[in-house]
Amino acid sequence: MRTAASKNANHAATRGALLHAAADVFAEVGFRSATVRDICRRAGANVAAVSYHFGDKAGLYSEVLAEQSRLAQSRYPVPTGDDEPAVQLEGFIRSFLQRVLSPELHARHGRIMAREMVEPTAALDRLVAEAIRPQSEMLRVIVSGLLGRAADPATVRLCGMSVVGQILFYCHCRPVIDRLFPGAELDATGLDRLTTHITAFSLAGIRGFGATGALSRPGKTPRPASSGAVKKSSRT
Amino acid sequence: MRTAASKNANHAATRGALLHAAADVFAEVGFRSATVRDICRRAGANVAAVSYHFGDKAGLYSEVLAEQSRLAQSRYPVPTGDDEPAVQLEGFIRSFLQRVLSPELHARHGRIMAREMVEPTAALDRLVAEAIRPQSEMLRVIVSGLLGRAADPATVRLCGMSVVGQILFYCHCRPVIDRLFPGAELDATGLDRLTTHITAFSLAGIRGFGATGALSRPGKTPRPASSGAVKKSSRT
DNA sequence: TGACAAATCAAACATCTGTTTGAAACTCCG
DNA sequence: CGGAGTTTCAAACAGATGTTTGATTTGTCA
Repeated sequence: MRTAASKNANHAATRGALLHAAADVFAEVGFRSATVRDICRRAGANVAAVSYHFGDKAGLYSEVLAEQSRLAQSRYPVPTGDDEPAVQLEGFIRSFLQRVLSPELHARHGRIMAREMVEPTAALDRLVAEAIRPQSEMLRVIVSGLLGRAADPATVRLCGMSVVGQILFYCHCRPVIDRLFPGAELDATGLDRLTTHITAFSLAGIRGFGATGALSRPGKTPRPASSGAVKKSSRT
Repeated sequence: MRTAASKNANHAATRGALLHAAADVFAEVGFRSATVRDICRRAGANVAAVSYHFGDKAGLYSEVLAEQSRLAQSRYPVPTGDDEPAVQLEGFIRSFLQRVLSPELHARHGRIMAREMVEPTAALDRLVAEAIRPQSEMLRVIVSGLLGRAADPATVRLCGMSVVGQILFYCHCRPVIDRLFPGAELDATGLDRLTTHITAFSLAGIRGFGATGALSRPGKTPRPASSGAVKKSSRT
């Protein structure tokens, strides 16, 4: 058991190669259609390597999911700060878009997440607990700041979903979008344009809910000053 | 070929049973994971029935996709009329939500479509041409009416995607939503609440773009305030 | 070096999959 | 009735897939 020092070099090497290859394959064809033979061939490893290192195919997938989530989170973290809610919202939207659509990550992280949401595996619970719920809470705080402290929690939740829905649409429906509007690439400037649009659309949409009683001009300061702006909205 | 009268009775019976069972199975586990044995067992047919009636598994899937699309379209058609754009938008959103989320259709139509978008098969091209593109065009006209004739086509497209993204989010990310906010059912009243929210959010979002440069003053666009679709005081 | 455990490997295993086949069953009409 | 055409069926086929196995290699340390 003295392997911690040097033996692990080889161990970690093929283990890493498997994780790397598996991320590609899972992203390309999904968990069910992916074959351990394909993964091992790409990793330059033997077919039995998956069983040896991860127990079984599901164990490998679970590790890939967790690693991709951490990787995306560290690559494009949500900026934190004391900015006004509108700026925070733009930061949230930008980092989210980059995580699921930036060319370097969309091939893996974005696709894998989209598949996992549509066709959940046993690994989804862990993903929600470790990655998705914290994000959801961040967004809740931001939207809450935009709507005012007294905002109805149900309205806050609905507005948050409206924001996330706009973002994920470009990730989940990419094949359809490409067919409907061919030629609309999503490179860096495309992502920037998307960020600008979704932010503006969402700010106007959210402020529309706060503007019932007291009106709020789509100007600069989204201060929750008129906190009494929310009233008889829907109860959940 | 005298079979048109009576022989087709049996023919159509098992063919229909296969389509019915296949829709369930494809919706539950997806095209790849679905097995013709499972489908045939549920349909009370022999394993060879799929090959005989549809050529192969892919042919059956293609038929299911087309039939579900027609069925959903006829069950919840987009209301047409000369209403003002805001009312048209609400009608579009309501029928769309019902098509993909209403309990009777979500188990089949909604799930199947979500899978097809994330993991396209050869049948997607036909689906886009026959069902999705017409919808996209309808939405384009509506959004165009809200933004004004002189609106930038790119802006119209982005706003349309923002609307559709909000809708499809509840269909594509259902497993995640159920885990994040358990207990939020999507029955008839839930769908109504969703329609109200997404309509209000989108109207505010779209109109925010009209106010950016020159005021949006299209000749035919009625006054926003008079739109009955915008009331957020609607009963929940 | 030489034993010892970790890691890799080729081969096999057991199961499941879509599809085919050739015969049997059924329906109809002359 | 009887035969022709259609539909169903049990069985088999061919290939792929996840996993296991038992031997073999590799790297380390006493």
